[in-house]
Amino acid sequence: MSDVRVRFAPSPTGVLHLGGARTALFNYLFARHNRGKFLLRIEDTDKERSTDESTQAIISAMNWMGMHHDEDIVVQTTRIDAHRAALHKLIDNGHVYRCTCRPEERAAEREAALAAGKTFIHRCDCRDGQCRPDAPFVWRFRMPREGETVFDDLVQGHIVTANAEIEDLVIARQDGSPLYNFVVVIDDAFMGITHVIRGKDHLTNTPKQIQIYRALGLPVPQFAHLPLILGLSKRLRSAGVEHYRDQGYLPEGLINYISRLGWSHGDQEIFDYEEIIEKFDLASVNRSEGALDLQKMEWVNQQHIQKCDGARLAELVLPFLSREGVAVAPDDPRLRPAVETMRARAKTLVEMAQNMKFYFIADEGLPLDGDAVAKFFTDTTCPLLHQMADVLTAVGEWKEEAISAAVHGFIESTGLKLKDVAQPARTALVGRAAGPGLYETMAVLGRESTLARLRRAAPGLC
RNA sequence: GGCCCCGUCGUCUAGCGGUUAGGACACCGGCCUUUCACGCCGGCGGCACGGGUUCGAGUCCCGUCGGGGUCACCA
Repeated sequence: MSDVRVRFAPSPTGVLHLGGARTALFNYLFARHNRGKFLLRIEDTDKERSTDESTQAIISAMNWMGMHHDEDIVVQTTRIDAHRAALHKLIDNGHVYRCTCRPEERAAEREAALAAGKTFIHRCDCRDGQCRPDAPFVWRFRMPREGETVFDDLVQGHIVTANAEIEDLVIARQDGSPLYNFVVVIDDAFMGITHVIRGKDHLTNTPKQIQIYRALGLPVPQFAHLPLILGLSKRLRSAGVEHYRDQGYLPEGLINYISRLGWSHGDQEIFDYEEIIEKFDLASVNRSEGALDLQKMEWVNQQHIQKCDGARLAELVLPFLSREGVAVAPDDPRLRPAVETMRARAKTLVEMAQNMKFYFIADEGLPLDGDAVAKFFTDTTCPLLHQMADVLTAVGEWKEEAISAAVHGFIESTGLKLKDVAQPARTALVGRAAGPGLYETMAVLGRESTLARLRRAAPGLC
Protein backbone atom coordinates (compact mmCIF):
# COMPACT_ATOMS: atom_id res chain seq x y z
CA MET A 1 0.00 0.00 0.00
CA SER A 2 1.40 3.32 -1.02
CA ASP A 3 0.09 6.82 -0.55
CA VAL A 4 -0.30 7.44 -4.26
CA ARG A 5 -3.60 9.14 -5.00
CA VAL A 6 -4.58 10.16 -8.50
CA ARG A 7 -7.81 11.28 -10.07
CA PHE A 8 -9.62 11.50 -13.35
CA ALA A 9 -11.59 14.73 -13.55
CA PRO A 10 -13.83 14.93 -16.60
CA SER A 11 -16.36 17.63 -17.36
CA PRO A 12 -19.71 15.96 -17.94
CA THR A 13 -20.32 17.73 -21.21
CA GLY A 14 -20.29 14.82 -23.63
CA VAL A 15 -19.07 11.31 -24.19
CA LEU A 16 -15.79 9.85 -22.97
CA HIS A 17 -13.69 10.13 -26.09
CA LEU A 18 -10.44 8.28 -26.70
CA GLY A 19 -8.23 11.06 -25.36
CA GLY A 20 -10.19 11.22 -22.14
CA ALA A 21 -10.24 7.45 -21.92
CA ARG A 22 -6.48 7.34 -22.21
CA THR A 23 -6.01 10.02 -19.57
CA ALA A 24 -8.27 8.04 -17.28
CA LEU A 25 -6.45 4.85 -18.15
CA PHE A 26 -2.99 6.20 -17.40
CA ASN A 27 -4.21 7.48 -14.06
CA TYR A 28 -5.78 4.13 -13.38
CA LEU A 29 -2.67 2.18 -14.40
CA PHE A 30 -0.44 4.41 -12.32
CA ALA A 31 -2.69 3.98 -9.29
CA ARG A 32 -2.95 0.22 -9.61
CA HIS A 33 0.72 -0.23 -10.36
CA ASN A 34 1.59 1.68 -7.21
CA ARG A 35 -1.23 0.16 -5.18
CA GLY A 36 -2.64 3.61 -4.67
CA LYS A 37 -6.07 5.13 -5.11
CA PHE A 38 -7.82 6.11 -8.31
CA LEU A 39 -10.44 8.77 -7.68
CA LEU A 40 -13.11 10.32 -9.83
CA ARG A 41 -14.17 13.94 -9.74
CA ILE A 42 -16.91 15.43 -11.86
CA GLU A 43 -16.08 18.97 -12.90
CA ASP A 44 -19.53 20.35 -13.43
CA THR A 45 -19.00 24.01 -12.62
CA ASP A 46 -20.03 24.91 -16.15
CA LYS A 47 -23.73 24.50 -15.51
CA GLU A 48 -24.71 25.41 -19.03
CA ARG A 49 -22.99 22.42 -20.58
CA SER A 50 -22.97 19.82 -17.81
CA THR A 51 -25.54 17.04 -17.79
CA ASP A 52 -26.29 14.03 -15.62
CA GLU A 53 -26.61 11.84 -18.69
CA SER A 54 -23.07 12.73 -19.57
CA THR A 55 -21.85 11.80 -16.11
CA GLN A 56 -23.58 8.43 -16.40
CA ALA A 57 -22.20 7.85 -19.87
CA ILE A 58 -18.66 8.53 -18.71
CA ILE A 59 -18.98 6.23 -15.72
CA SER A 60 -20.48 3.49 -17.81
CA ALA A 61 -17.69 3.79 -20.38
CA MET A 62 -15.14 3.57 -17.58
CA ASN A 63 -16.85 0.51 -16.18
CA TRP A 64 -16.79 -1.16 -19.57
CA MET A 65 -13.06 -0.55 -19.68
CA GLY A 66 -12.71 -2.01 -16.22
CA MET A 67 -11.60 1.23 -14.62
CA HIS A 68 -13.37 1.32 -11.32
CA HIS A 69 -12.76 4.27 -9.08
CA ASP A 70 -12.01 4.15 -5.40
CA GLU A 71 -13.85 6.13 -2.74
CA ASP A 72 -16.81 8.40 -3.38
CA ILE A 73 -17.13 10.49 -6.50
CA VAL A 74 -16.45 14.14 -5.77
CA VAL A 75 -18.85 16.46 -7.51
CA GLN A 76 -17.32 19.86 -7.90
CA THR A 77 -20.48 21.91 -7.48
CA THR A 78 -21.01 20.42 -4.03
CA ARG A 79 -17.71 21.90 -2.93
CA ILE A 80 -18.78 25.51 -3.29
CA ASP A 81 -18.37 26.31 0.41
CA ALA A 82 -14.79 25.13 0.39
CA HIS A 83 -14.11 27.18 -2.72
CA ARG A 84 -15.59 30.25 -1.08
CA ALA A 85 -13.55 29.71 2.06
CA ALA A 86 -10.37 29.43 0.01
CA LEU A 87 -11.22 32.65 -1.80
CA HIS A 88 -11.64 34.42 1.53
CA LYS A 89 -8.33 33.12 2.65
CA LEU A 90 -6.69 34.63 -0.42
CA ILE A 91 -8.54 37.91 0.13
CA ASP A 92 -7.34 37.99 3.71
CA ASN A 93 -3.72 37.32 2.90
CA GLY A 94 -3.70 39.75 -0.02
CA HIS A 95 -3.10 37.28 -2.85
CA VAL A 96 -6.07 38.52 -4.81
CA TYR A 97 -7.42 41.91 -5.76
CA ARG A 98 -10.63 43.35 -7.15
CA CYS A 99 -10.58 44.19 -10.81
CA THR A 100 -13.27 46.32 -12.38
CA CYS A 101 -11.93 46.24 -15.90
CA ARG A 102 -14.63 45.52 -18.43
CA PRO A 103 -14.13 42.30 -20.42
CA GLU A 104 -15.21 43.91 -23.71
CA GLU A 105 -12.49 46.54 -23.43
CA ARG A 106 -9.92 43.92 -22.60
CA ALA A 107 -10.96 41.71 -25.47
CA ALA A 108 -10.44 44.56 -27.87
CA GLU A 109 -7.00 45.28 -26.47
CA ARG A 110 -6.16 41.61 -26.64
CA GLU A 111 -7.07 41.38 -30.29
CA ALA A 112 -5.17 44.51 -31.12
CA ALA A 113 -2.07 43.18 -29.38
CA LEU A 114 -2.35 39.85 -31.14
CA ALA A 115 -2.77 41.52 -34.50
CA ALA A 116 0.31 43.60 -33.79
CA GLY A 117 2.25 40.45 -32.99
CA LYS A 118 2.66 41.15 -29.32
CA THR A 119 1.89 39.12 -26.25
CA PHE A 120 -1.09 40.38 -24.39
CA ILE A 121 -0.97 40.07 -20.66
CA HIS A 122 -3.66 41.68 -18.62
CA ARG A 123 -2.18 44.57 -16.70
CA CYS A 124 -4.25 47.16 -14.96
CA ASP A 125 -4.17 49.61 -12.12
CA CYS A 126 -6.66 47.57 -10.13
CA ARG A 127 -3.73 45.55 -8.88
CA ASP A 128 -2.56 48.66 -7.08
CA GLY A 129 -5.99 49.39 -5.69
CA GLN A 130 -6.96 51.92 -8.34
CA CYS A 131 -10.39 50.46 -8.95
CA ARG A 132 -13.58 52.21 -9.86
CA PRO A 133 -15.27 52.22 -6.45
CA ASP A 134 -18.78 50.96 -7.03
CA ALA A 135 -18.30 49.08 -10.25
CA PRO A 136 -18.87 45.32 -10.47
CA PHE A 137 -15.61 43.42 -10.04
CA VAL A 138 -13.91 40.06 -10.39
CA TRP A 139 -11.17 38.64 -8.16
CA ARG A 140 -7.81 38.41 -9.80
CA PHE A 141 -4.88 36.43 -8.47
CA ARG A 142 -1.77 38.49 -7.82
CA MET A 143 1.00 36.65 -9.67
CA PRO A 144 4.60 37.37 -8.84
CA ARG A 145 6.18 39.62 -11.48
CA GLU A 146 9.75 38.57 -10.82
CA GLY A 147 11.50 35.24 -11.00
CA GLU A 148 10.25 32.02 -12.49
CA THR A 149 8.01 29.11 -11.65
CA VAL A 150 9.72 25.78 -12.02
CA PHE A 151 8.53 22.21 -11.80
CA ASP A 152 9.71 18.81 -12.87
CA ASP A 153 7.07 17.13 -14.94
CA LEU A 154 7.22 13.34 -14.71
CA VAL A 155 6.77 13.12 -18.47
CA GLN A 156 7.73 16.47 -19.93
CA GLY A 157 10.77 17.08 -17.80
CA HIS A 158 12.05 20.32 -16.32
CA ILE A 159 9.58 23.12 -17.09
CA VAL A 160 10.51 26.73 -16.46
CA THR A 161 8.11 29.63 -16.86
CA ALA A 162 9.00 33.30 -16.39
CA ASN A 163 6.57 34.76 -13.88
CA ALA A 164 6.37 37.94 -15.92
CA GLU A 165 4.56 35.88 -18.55
CA ILE A 166 1.90 34.61 -16.24
CA GLU A 167 -1.22 36.73 -16.21
CA ASP A 168 -3.08 37.77 -13.09
CA LEU A 169 -5.84 35.36 -13.85
CA VAL A 170 -9.43 35.80 -12.75
CA ILE A 171 -10.28 33.24 -10.12
CA ALA A 172 -13.82 34.35 -9.32
CA ARG A 173 -16.44 35.83 -11.61
CA GLN A 174 -18.51 38.91 -10.96
CA ASP A 175 -21.19 36.70 -9.45
CA GLY A 176 -18.61 35.28 -7.08
CA SER A 177 -18.43 31.83 -8.71
CA PRO A 178 -14.92 30.39 -8.83
CA LEU A 179 -13.07 29.46 -12.01
CA TYR A 180 -11.34 26.28 -13.09
CA ASN A 181 -7.69 27.05 -12.33
CA PHE A 182 -8.66 27.96 -8.80
CA VAL A 183 -11.05 25.15 -7.90
CA VAL A 184 -8.89 22.46 -9.41
CA VAL A 185 -6.20 23.35 -6.90
CA ILE A 186 -8.55 23.36 -3.95
CA ASP A 187 -10.21 20.11 -4.90
CA ASP A 188 -7.02 18.25 -5.74
CA ALA A 189 -5.62 19.31 -2.39
CA PHE A 190 -8.84 18.32 -0.65
CA MET A 191 -8.75 14.89 -2.26
CA GLY A 192 -5.13 14.46 -1.29
CA ILE A 193 -4.00 14.04 -4.88
CA THR A 194 -0.29 13.24 -5.02
CA HIS A 195 0.12 13.03 -8.81
CA VAL A 196 -1.80 15.07 -11.32
CA ILE A 197 -1.78 13.09 -14.57
CA ARG A 198 -3.59 14.89 -17.37
CA GLY A 199 -3.39 15.95 -21.00
CA LYS A 200 -0.60 18.15 -22.21
CA ASP A 201 -3.11 20.85 -23.04
CA HIS A 202 -2.96 21.66 -19.33
CA LEU A 203 0.77 22.24 -19.31
CA THR A 204 0.50 26.03 -19.39
CA ASN A 205 -2.06 25.99 -16.60
CA THR A 206 0.38 24.31 -14.28
CA PRO A 207 2.57 27.26 -13.27
CA LYS A 208 -0.56 29.27 -12.52
CA GLN A 209 -1.86 26.48 -10.36
CA ILE A 210 1.45 26.08 -8.58
CA GLN A 211 1.34 29.74 -7.57
CA ILE A 212 -2.16 29.23 -6.21
CA TYR A 213 -1.06 26.17 -4.22
CA ARG A 214 1.66 28.27 -2.65
CA ALA A 215 -0.62 31.19 -1.88
CA LEU A 216 -3.00 28.80 -0.18
CA GLY A 217 -0.19 27.10 1.70
CA LEU A 218 -1.06 23.74 0.14
CA PRO A 219 1.42 21.02 -0.82
CA VAL A 220 2.13 21.00 -4.56
CA PRO A 221 1.55 17.59 -6.14
CA GLN A 222 3.71 16.04 -8.82
CA PHE A 223 2.61 16.59 -12.40
CA ALA A 224 2.67 14.38 -15.46
CA HIS A 225 1.42 15.78 -18.76
CA LEU A 226 0.49 13.21 -21.38
CA PRO A 227 1.00 13.78 -25.09
CA LEU A 228 -2.21 14.31 -26.99
CA ILE A 229 -3.68 11.96 -29.57
CA LEU A 230 -3.50 13.15 -33.14
CA GLY A 231 -4.55 11.79 -36.47
CA LEU A 232 -7.83 10.55 -37.83
CA SER A 233 -10.78 12.75 -38.37
CA LYS A 234 -12.02 14.96 -35.60
CA ARG A 235 -15.19 12.93 -35.70
CA LEU A 236 -13.39 9.65 -34.99
CA ARG A 237 -11.14 11.17 -32.38
CA SER A 238 -14.05 12.66 -30.52
CA ALA A 239 -16.12 9.52 -30.85
CA GLY A 240 -16.95 7.98 -27.51
CA VAL A 241 -15.58 4.76 -26.12
CA GLU A 242 -18.98 3.21 -26.77
CA HIS A 243 -18.52 3.86 -30.46
CA TYR A 244 -15.51 1.55 -30.41
CA ARG A 245 -17.37 -0.94 -28.26
CA ASP A 246 -20.12 -0.98 -30.90
CA GLN A 247 -17.51 -1.43 -33.61
CA GLY A 248 -16.71 -4.74 -31.95
CA TYR A 249 -13.63 -3.94 -29.91
CA LEU A 250 -12.91 -5.92 -26.77
CA PRO A 251 -12.19 -3.68 -23.78
CA GLU A 252 -8.77 -5.25 -23.39
CA GLY A 253 -8.09 -4.68 -27.09
CA LEU A 254 -8.93 -1.01 -26.87
CA ILE A 255 -6.97 -0.66 -23.64
CA ASN A 256 -3.94 -2.40 -25.11
CA TYR A 257 -3.94 -0.19 -28.17
CA ILE A 258 -4.62 3.05 -26.38
CA SER A 259 -1.98 2.43 -23.74
CA ARG A 260 0.66 1.60 -26.33
CA LEU A 261 -0.03 4.95 -27.96
CA GLY A 262 2.57 7.04 -26.18
CA TRP A 263 3.80 4.35 -23.86
CA SER A 264 5.93 1.33 -24.57
CA HIS A 265 7.69 -1.53 -22.90
CA GLY A 266 10.54 -2.58 -25.15
CA ASP A 267 9.29 -4.31 -28.27
CA GLN A 268 6.21 -5.84 -26.71
CA GLU A 269 2.95 -5.14 -28.51
CA ILE A 270 0.35 -7.34 -26.87
CA PHE A 271 -0.38 -7.03 -23.18
CA ASP A 272 -3.23 -8.24 -21.07
CA TYR A 273 -4.60 -5.93 -18.43
CA GLU A 274 -2.59 -7.29 -15.51
CA GLU A 275 0.56 -7.10 -17.54
CA ILE A 276 0.07 -3.45 -18.41
CA ILE A 277 -0.54 -2.62 -14.77
CA GLU A 278 2.57 -4.51 -13.79
CA LYS A 279 4.75 -2.87 -16.41
CA PHE A 280 3.28 0.61 -16.61
CA ASP A 281 5.67 3.37 -15.77
CA LEU A 282 5.38 7.13 -16.32
CA ALA A 283 9.07 7.28 -17.16
CA SER A 284 8.34 5.19 -20.26
CA VAL A 285 5.69 7.58 -21.51
CA ASN A 286 6.67 9.48 -24.64
CA ARG A 287 6.73 13.24 -24.91
CA SER A 288 5.65 13.39 -28.51
CA GLU A 289 2.07 12.99 -29.56
CA GLY A 290 0.91 9.99 -31.51
CA ALA A 291 -1.61 9.35 -34.25
CA LEU A 292 -4.39 6.81 -34.18
CA ASP A 293 -3.99 3.95 -36.64
CA LEU A 294 -7.21 2.05 -37.12
CA GLN A 295 -5.55 -0.86 -38.88
CA LYS A 296 -3.18 -1.47 -36.04
CA MET A 297 -5.96 -1.01 -33.55
CA GLU A 298 -7.87 -3.77 -35.33
CA TRP A 299 -4.87 -6.03 -35.37
CA VAL A 300 -4.36 -5.58 -31.64
CA ASN A 301 -8.01 -6.34 -31.10
CA GLN A 302 -7.69 -9.47 -33.22
CA GLN A 303 -4.83 -10.67 -31.05
CA HIS A 304 -7.07 -10.32 -28.02
CA ILE A 305 -9.92 -12.12 -29.73
CA GLN A 306 -7.53 -15.02 -30.28
CA LYS A 307 -6.61 -15.05 -26.60
CA CYS A 308 -10.12 -14.54 -25.28
CA ASP A 309 -11.80 -17.26 -23.26
CA GLY A 310 -14.28 -19.14 -25.46
CA ALA A 311 -17.30 -18.84 -23.21
CA ARG A 312 -16.75 -15.13 -22.79
CA LEU A 313 -16.20 -14.61 -26.50
CA ALA A 314 -19.46 -16.39 -27.24
CA GLU A 315 -21.26 -14.16 -24.78
CA LEU A 316 -19.65 -11.04 -26.25
CA VAL A 317 -20.56 -11.86 -29.83
CA LEU A 318 -24.23 -12.55 -29.07
CA PRO A 319 -25.47 -8.94 -29.21
CA PHE A 320 -23.61 -8.46 -32.47
CA LEU A 321 -25.31 -11.53 -33.91
CA SER A 322 -28.68 -10.17 -32.99
CA ARG A 323 -27.71 -6.87 -34.56
CA GLU A 324 -27.06 -8.90 -37.72
CA GLY A 325 -30.61 -10.11 -37.50
CA VAL A 326 -29.97 -13.63 -36.22
CA ALA A 327 -31.34 -14.51 -32.83
CA VAL A 328 -29.16 -17.09 -31.16
CA ALA A 329 -29.95 -18.49 -27.73
CA PRO A 330 -27.06 -18.17 -25.28
CA ASP A 331 -27.23 -21.93 -24.70
CA ASP A 332 -27.39 -22.88 -28.37
CA PRO A 333 -24.98 -25.84 -28.62
CA ARG A 334 -23.64 -24.57 -31.94
CA LEU A 335 -22.58 -21.22 -30.51
CA ARG A 336 -19.34 -22.15 -28.75
CA PRO A 337 -17.93 -24.37 -31.52
CA ALA A 338 -19.02 -21.80 -34.11
CA VAL A 339 -17.09 -19.12 -32.26
CA GLU A 340 -14.02 -21.35 -32.21
CA THR A 341 -14.12 -21.67 -35.99
CA MET A 342 -14.26 -17.89 -36.35
CA ARG A 343 -11.69 -16.84 -33.76
CA ALA A 344 -8.75 -16.53 -36.16
CA ARG A 345 -10.91 -14.95 -38.83
CA ALA A 346 -12.19 -11.81 -37.16
CA LYS A 347 -10.61 -8.52 -36.23
CA THR A 348 -13.71 -7.32 -34.46
CA LEU A 349 -16.86 -8.80 -32.97
CA VAL A 350 -18.80 -7.18 -35.79
CA GLU A 351 -16.76 -9.07 -38.33
CA MET A 352 -17.10 -12.25 -36.32
CA ALA A 353 -20.87 -11.95 -36.17
CA GLN A 354 -21.14 -11.22 -39.88
CA ASN A 355 -18.95 -14.17 -40.78
CA MET A 356 -20.62 -16.68 -38.49
CA LYS A 357 -24.26 -15.86 -38.95
CA PHE A 358 -24.54 -18.41 -41.78
CA TYR A 359 -24.51 -21.15 -39.15
CA PHE A 360 -27.75 -19.92 -37.67
CA ILE A 361 -29.79 -18.98 -40.71
CA ALA A 362 -32.53 -21.36 -41.90
CA ASP A 363 -31.14 -23.65 -44.61
CA GLU A 364 -33.58 -22.57 -47.29
CA GLY A 365 -33.05 -18.92 -46.44
CA LEU A 366 -29.27 -18.94 -46.63
CA PRO A 367 -28.21 -16.14 -48.97
CA LEU A 368 -25.84 -17.31 -51.69
CA ASP A 369 -23.12 -15.24 -53.25
CA GLY A 370 -23.80 -14.86 -56.96
CA ASP A 371 -20.19 -15.09 -58.05
CA ALA A 372 -19.57 -18.21 -56.01
CA VAL A 373 -22.70 -19.88 -57.34
CA ALA A 374 -21.79 -19.01 -60.91
CA LYS A 375 -18.34 -20.41 -60.43
CA PHE A 376 -18.97 -23.49 -58.30
CA PHE A 377 -22.55 -24.65 -58.88
CA THR A 378 -22.20 -26.39 -62.22
CA ASP A 379 -23.85 -29.29 -63.96
CA THR A 380 -21.01 -31.52 -62.84
CA THR A 381 -20.47 -30.26 -59.27
CA CYS A 382 -24.06 -30.13 -58.12
CA PRO A 383 -24.73 -33.83 -58.64
CA LEU A 384 -21.49 -34.51 -56.78
CA LEU A 385 -22.72 -32.46 -53.84
CA HIS A 386 -25.95 -34.44 -53.81
CA GLN A 387 -24.00 -37.71 -53.85
CA MET A 388 -21.81 -36.40 -51.06
CA ALA A 389 -24.92 -35.72 -49.05
CA ASP A 390 -26.03 -39.30 -49.57
CA VAL A 391 -22.69 -40.60 -48.40
CA LEU A 392 -22.84 -38.38 -45.33
CA THR A 393 -26.14 -39.90 -44.23
CA ALA A 394 -24.11 -43.00 -43.33
CA VAL A 395 -21.80 -41.18 -40.95
CA GLY A 396 -22.27 -42.58 -37.47
CA GLU A 397 -21.33 -40.08 -34.84
CA TRP A 398 -21.48 -36.59 -36.39
CA LYS A 399 -17.96 -35.52 -35.54
CA GLU A 400 -15.27 -33.79 -37.53
CA GLU A 401 -13.08 -36.93 -37.87
CA ALA A 402 -15.92 -39.15 -39.05
CA ILE A 403 -17.12 -36.50 -41.51
CA SER A 404 -13.62 -36.08 -42.84
CA ALA A 405 -13.27 -39.83 -43.32
CA ALA A 406 -16.60 -40.08 -45.10
CA VAL A 407 -15.81 -37.21 -47.46
CA HIS A 408 -12.40 -38.65 -48.25
CA GLY A 409 -13.96 -42.04 -48.93
CA PHE A 410 -16.40 -40.41 -51.30
CA ILE A 411 -13.63 -38.50 -53.08
CA GLU A 412 -11.63 -41.66 -53.64
CA SER A 413 -14.63 -43.55 -54.97
CA THR A 414 -15.14 -40.88 -57.59
CA GLY A 415 -11.47 -40.55 -58.48
CA LEU A 416 -11.61 -36.81 -57.90
CA LYS A 417 -9.49 -34.48 -55.81
CA LEU A 418 -10.74 -32.75 -52.74
CA LYS A 419 -10.29 -29.39 -54.37
CA ASP A 420 -12.82 -30.39 -57.02
CA VAL A 421 -15.61 -30.43 -54.49
CA ALA A 422 -14.37 -28.36 -51.59
CA GLN A 423 -15.34 -24.95 -52.90
CA PRO A 424 -18.68 -26.06 -54.29
CA ALA A 425 -19.45 -27.66 -50.95
CA ARG A 426 -18.36 -24.56 -49.06
CA THR A 427 -20.55 -22.40 -51.24
CA ALA A 428 -23.51 -24.64 -50.48
CA LEU A 429 -22.82 -24.66 -46.74
CA VAL A 430 -21.64 -21.11 -46.11
CA GLY A 431 -23.15 -19.27 -49.02
CA ARG A 432 -19.85 -17.97 -50.25
CA ALA A 433 -16.37 -19.11 -51.18
CA ALA A 434 -14.67 -18.16 -47.90
CA GLY A 435 -15.12 -19.76 -44.54
CA PRO A 436 -13.74 -22.15 -41.96
CA GLY A 437 -12.52 -25.65 -42.76
CA LEU A 438 -15.05 -27.85 -44.48
CA TYR A 439 -15.31 -30.57 -41.83
CA GLU A 440 -15.48 -28.25 -38.89
CA THR A 441 -18.12 -26.24 -40.68
CA MET A 442 -20.19 -29.39 -41.21
CA ALA A 443 -19.62 -30.52 -37.65
CA VAL A 444 -20.92 -27.24 -36.25
CA LEU A 445 -23.77 -27.05 -38.72
CA GLY A 446 -25.09 -30.48 -37.79
CA ARG A 447 -26.05 -33.35 -40.01
CA GLU A 448 -29.49 -32.09 -40.95
CA SER A 449 -28.40 -28.64 -42.10
CA THR A 450 -25.35 -30.00 -43.86
CA LEU A 451 -27.43 -32.42 -45.91
CA ALA A 452 -30.14 -29.89 -46.63
CA ARG A 453 -27.67 -27.30 -47.84
CA LEU A 454 -25.75 -29.75 -50.02
CA ARG A 455 -28.93 -31.04 -51.60
CA ARG A 456 -30.15 -27.54 -52.29
CA ALA A 457 -27.24 -26.89 -54.63
CA ALA A 458 -28.30 -26.30 -58.21
CA PRO A 459 -26.81 -24.37 -61.12
CA GLY A 460 -27.99 -20.80 -61.20
CA LEU A 461 -29.52 -20.96 -57.72
CA CYS A 462 -29.38 -17.68 -55.89
C1' G B 1 2.20 36.33 -33.42
C1' G B 2 4.31 35.62 -27.91
C1' C B 3 5.36 31.62 -24.69
C1' C B 4 5.90 26.27 -24.06
C1' C B 5 6.52 21.17 -25.85
C1' C B 6 7.83 17.81 -29.66
C1' G B 7 10.58 15.82 -34.46
C1' U B 8 13.84 7.64 -35.76
C1' C B 9 10.54 3.73 -41.80
C1' G B 10 3.52 5.95 -44.18
C1' U B 11 1.90 4.86 -38.66
C1' C B 12 3.10 3.14 -33.35
C1' U B 13 7.88 2.56 -31.36
C1' A B 14 13.25 0.39 -29.39
C1' G B 15 17.68 3.27 -28.98
C1' C B 16 19.73 6.52 -23.30
C1' G B 17 28.21 8.59 -27.58
C1' G B 18 30.75 3.37 -30.84
C1' U B 19 24.36 -0.77 -33.52
C1' U B 20 25.06 -3.81 -40.63
C1' A B 21 19.66 1.71 -36.67
C1' G B 22 15.88 -3.38 -33.90
C1' G B 23 10.48 -4.65 -33.43
C1' A B 24 5.08 -4.02 -34.67
C1' C B 25 0.90 -2.44 -38.09
C1' A B 26 0.22 -1.50 -43.21
C1' C B 27 2.21 -2.76 -48.12
C1' C B 28 4.78 -6.43 -51.62
C1' G B 29 6.62 -11.51 -52.43
C1' G B 30 6.80 -16.76 -50.76
C1' C B 31 5.53 -21.08 -47.59
C1' C B 32 1.41 -23.68 -45.26
C1' U B 33 -3.47 -24.99 -47.38
C1' U B 34 -9.97 -27.55 -49.66
C1' U B 35 -11.25 -21.44 -49.59
C1' C B 36 -10.65 -17.24 -46.36
C1' A B 37 -8.03 -16.31 -42.34
C1' C B 38 -4.28 -17.62 -38.60
C1' G B 39 0.83 -18.86 -38.52
C1' C B 40 5.83 -18.89 -40.58
C1' C B 41 9.81 -16.90 -43.93
C1' G B 42 11.62 -12.85 -46.87
C1' G B 43 11.33 -7.77 -49.03
C1' C B 44 10.29 -2.47 -49.27
C1' G B 45 11.03 1.63 -46.17
C1' G B 46 13.51 5.90 -41.37
C1' C B 47 17.35 9.10 -37.73
C1' A B 48 13.67 16.77 -40.91
C1' C B 49 17.88 20.13 -42.42
C1' G B 50 22.42 22.96 -41.28
C1' G B 51 26.25 24.08 -38.04
C1' G B 52 29.12 22.80 -33.90
C1' U B 53 31.26 19.49 -29.39
C1' U B 54 33.91 14.71 -29.74
C1' C B 55 38.76 10.05 -31.95
C1' G B 56 33.51 8.90 -32.81
C1' A B 57 26.63 11.62 -32.91
C1' G B 58 20.06 9.08 -34.22
C1' U B 59 21.93 9.98 -29.25
C1' C B 60 24.98 16.28 -26.42
C1' C B 61 24.72 21.98 -27.79
C1' C B 62 22.97 26.02 -31.19
C1' G B 63 20.18 27.57 -35.40
C1' U B 64 16.52 26.67 -39.35
C1' C B 65 12.32 24.27 -40.89
C1' G B 66 8.08 21.35 -39.65
C1' G B 67 4.19 19.63 -36.14
C1' G B 68 1.40 20.35 -31.62
C1' G B 69 -0.34 22.98 -27.26
C1' U B 70 -1.67 27.51 -25.01
C1' C B 71 -2.78 32.64 -24.62
C1' A B 72 -11.41 33.40 -21.42
C1' C B 73 -15.49 36.37 -16.11
C1' C B 74 -14.64 27.52 -20.49
C1' A B 75 -13.00 23.19 -18.31
